[in-house]
Amino acid sequence: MLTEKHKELIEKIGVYFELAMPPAAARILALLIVSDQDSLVFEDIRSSLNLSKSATSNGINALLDSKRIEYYTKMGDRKRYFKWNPTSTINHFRSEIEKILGLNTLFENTIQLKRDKESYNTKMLGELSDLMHFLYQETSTVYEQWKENKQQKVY
Amino acid sequence: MLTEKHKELIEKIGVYFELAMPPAAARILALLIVSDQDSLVFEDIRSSLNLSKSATSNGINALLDSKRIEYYTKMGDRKRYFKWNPTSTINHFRSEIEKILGLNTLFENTIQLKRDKESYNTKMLGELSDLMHFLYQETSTVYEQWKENKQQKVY
DNA sequence: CTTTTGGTTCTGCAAAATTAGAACTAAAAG
DNA sequence: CTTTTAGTTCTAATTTTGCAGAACCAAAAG
Repeated sequence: MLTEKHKELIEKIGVYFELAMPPAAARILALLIVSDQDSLVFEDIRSSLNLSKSATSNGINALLDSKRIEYYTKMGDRKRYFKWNPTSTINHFRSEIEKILGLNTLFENTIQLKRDKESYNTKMLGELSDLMHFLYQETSTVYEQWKENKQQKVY
Repeated sequence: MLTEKHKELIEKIGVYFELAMPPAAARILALLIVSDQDSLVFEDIRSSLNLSKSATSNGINALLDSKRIEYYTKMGDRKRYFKWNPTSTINHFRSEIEKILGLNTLFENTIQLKRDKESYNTKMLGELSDLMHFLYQETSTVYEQWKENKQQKVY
């Protein structure tokens, strides 16, 4: 059962996730993060969020595909127990940054195509591309740095 | 006039921008980035992209509002000369990272609400929140670091 | 072999987003 | 003062999304 506070948080977190996925999937993910139970089955999710079976099924499968949730099973029980995959959220940040590199390639192609290599726009494209590479370098090691940092604090 | 290569790049870059804005606006921004002319007027944009006047007007104004493009004028000429604002793209990255902080606040609220503070999910939420703060710290200075780095290279 | 459980898949609909087209407007030109 | 230019705004059509409901299916239970 969800308290009002839980529901409120699910909606607010859901709104964030809606930037990258449909509303129903966003709510499902938020529910699995906020819930006090460590895992929920199909029907728990459906009834908690008042969704149809199809919306629940499609939402769950999209989240499974993108690895943002996972499930385990119990012997002699056909149900799947869904849970949030916190590691995927970390990886998600990384893949967001990888997207930047894709755009960067297109920017570099654009520079190639520019007639006037000395124009303000062309130069700025070059600088941006440079900055984006720098950002990528810096952030690609953030996770490792953070893990080290943490170890130092603990021990 | 746009060559086939230009058109291809506009479409590809447009697809990236479509993640965050409507198709017409995305194409307009891509056009202003790719174009060999340093600025374009309303009618240039409209005809290059085969857009209606309303789509052109709405797209341009949305981009102006979000500061992703700007315009200048010429004396005795009522037309506006639109150009890409490269700095806004840099700021855009920064505001993306700021969004993370908003989500983080909600994650911290979630931890408060958790019945079992020692559960895997609760602990992972704490770690994620910690990591996101760390990421924010690191990236908030990336631009300054990069500028310094660049200066060292040049002089 | 019939029923129940735990889903998936297939329409179809409703809402939201996006665009085109036409009417409109304000400033400048003729 | 009529026309042209450089757009804006309104309305309506079109497309895209997302969801519900119902039909469907396979495995297990009765």
